[in-house]
Amino acid sequence: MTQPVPFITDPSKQPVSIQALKASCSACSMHQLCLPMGLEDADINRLDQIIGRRRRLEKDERLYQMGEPFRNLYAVRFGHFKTYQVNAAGEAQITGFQMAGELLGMDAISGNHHCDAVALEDSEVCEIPFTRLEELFGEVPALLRHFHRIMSQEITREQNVMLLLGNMRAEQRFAVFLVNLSARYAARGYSPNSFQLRMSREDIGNYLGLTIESVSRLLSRFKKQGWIQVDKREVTLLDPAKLKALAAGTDVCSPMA
Amino acid sequence: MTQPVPFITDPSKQPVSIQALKASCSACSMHQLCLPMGLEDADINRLDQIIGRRRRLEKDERLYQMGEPFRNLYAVRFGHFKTYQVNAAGEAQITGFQMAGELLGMDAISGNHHCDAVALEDSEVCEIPFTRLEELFGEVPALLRHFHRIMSQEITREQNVMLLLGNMRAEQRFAVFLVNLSARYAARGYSPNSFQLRMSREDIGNYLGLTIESVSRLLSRFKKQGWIQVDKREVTLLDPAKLKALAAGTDVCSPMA
DNA sequence: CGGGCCTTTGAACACGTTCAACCCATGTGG
DNA sequence: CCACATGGGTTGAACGTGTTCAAAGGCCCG
Repeated sequence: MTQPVPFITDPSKQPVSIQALKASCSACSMHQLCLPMGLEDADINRLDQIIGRRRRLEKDERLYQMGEPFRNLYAVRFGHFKTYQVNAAGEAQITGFQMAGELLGMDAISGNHHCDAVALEDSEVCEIPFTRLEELFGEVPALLRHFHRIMSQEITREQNVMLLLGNMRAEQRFAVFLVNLSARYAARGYSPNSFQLRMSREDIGNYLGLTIESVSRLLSRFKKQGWIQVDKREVTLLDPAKLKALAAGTDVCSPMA
Repeated sequence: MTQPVPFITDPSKQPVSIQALKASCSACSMHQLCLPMGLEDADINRLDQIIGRRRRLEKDERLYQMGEPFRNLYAVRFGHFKTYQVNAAGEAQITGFQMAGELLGMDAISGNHHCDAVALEDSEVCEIPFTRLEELFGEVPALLRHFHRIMSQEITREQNVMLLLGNMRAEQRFAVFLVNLSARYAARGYSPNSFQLRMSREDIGNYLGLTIESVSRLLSRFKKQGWIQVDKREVTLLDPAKLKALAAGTDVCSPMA
């Protein structure tokens, strides 16, 4: 199983000190994917100065909650999160799963949080005080530009989920889900074809607009077709090309039967 | 019928000149909702300096297209737009309907456009060159802060659509749709209970993840229940409270029958 | 070994779709 | 002026995908 590599301080540049207890972007394995992406070393250091404490969360612990005032963005260091929205009637919708290097809390900049974020496993985040980040925007234009790209990409990601929920049949939704996870693990240097589902069947179903039973049936059927291998939460993609074709909708979508 | 009021130049402050041919935020009836919201007069003027030409589009004309390089954001002056995404298989999903004072193109900041924007009727937008806007961010922090709020709200809006598409039955989706339009027209000074649907039944259905037939049946049923009045695209909400309850999910959702 | 939770599987059901016909307003050409 | 075509919308009936309800299986942890 591929666990995200733990944070390692580089002792040559970061002698044991107060600073070492905080996050260090330059030493973080995710800095090529995360907020500091593309920044010069000097600017990364300035970003390091404002990063708040790291915060550990255990499985099922909540990072923030709907209605809470907005103070920080969070960058996932390791572990996985889910974010979900709840409406007046108590119906919940998972709006995304976040992994290392991804940013949490962008929906809250308007004032307070509009969804909950919960750790799917023992995880760690970097706290990024937003007012200090705003100050830094004025001094490091590259950072601001990249921040805008990240928010923009989040908008696009959500539009893709809308496409999934509005237009795709169960089989295609599930293929999209698997292919998307695969690509994100690949971008982090993990195997694209073998990974662990960090979320429960219920979470998957909720995210995809399906019931837990449907998810279970889809897993069984994909397995029977020889497209994947499943053992509990461990998944192996046996026919990634087929799955990509299903996800793209270029391959026909057979009924659930 | 309530048509958005056309733009009126204040001749005392804006003598006929080159400047008058461009958009003027301070004179625009939407400036309390749009990008300049909350800015001081002096800062609004600075924003005015960078706004590009106004651009008129007729019904069904396209403002931008997937894949095009990103140059401008667009603020709707009057009229209505739809944005939609198309995937590899040609399936389309309308991701939103935009009206006066709303911003278009935020999904494109990452590099190029990820969806198409099309006018639903004769409309006009202000072109906002993004590189110039970025320059202004450094000088007008309030503008930057408000821009972040707008992007954040867009993320939240989309999360609400995900909730709608993932968890709600047809009746509730449709109630949410009507109540949402109602609120947005109210915020613009129009009647909250009587307005014209600027989009076709097909567009509504696509947006809500339903077929055109289902939309038609929902309209008929809501009419029969006495909740609304419908004549072609003209809609009147007769029982807004009931519709809000349906939308919130606090009221039960009867089957389509 | 027992209890609880998550998952799987089966069977009946229902919501919304699909297919089809029809309506109605508008526009066009003979 | 009427005949006809066109596109958007409505309505009906049959169908099917995914849900709901129910029961059983498997795993973890006490």
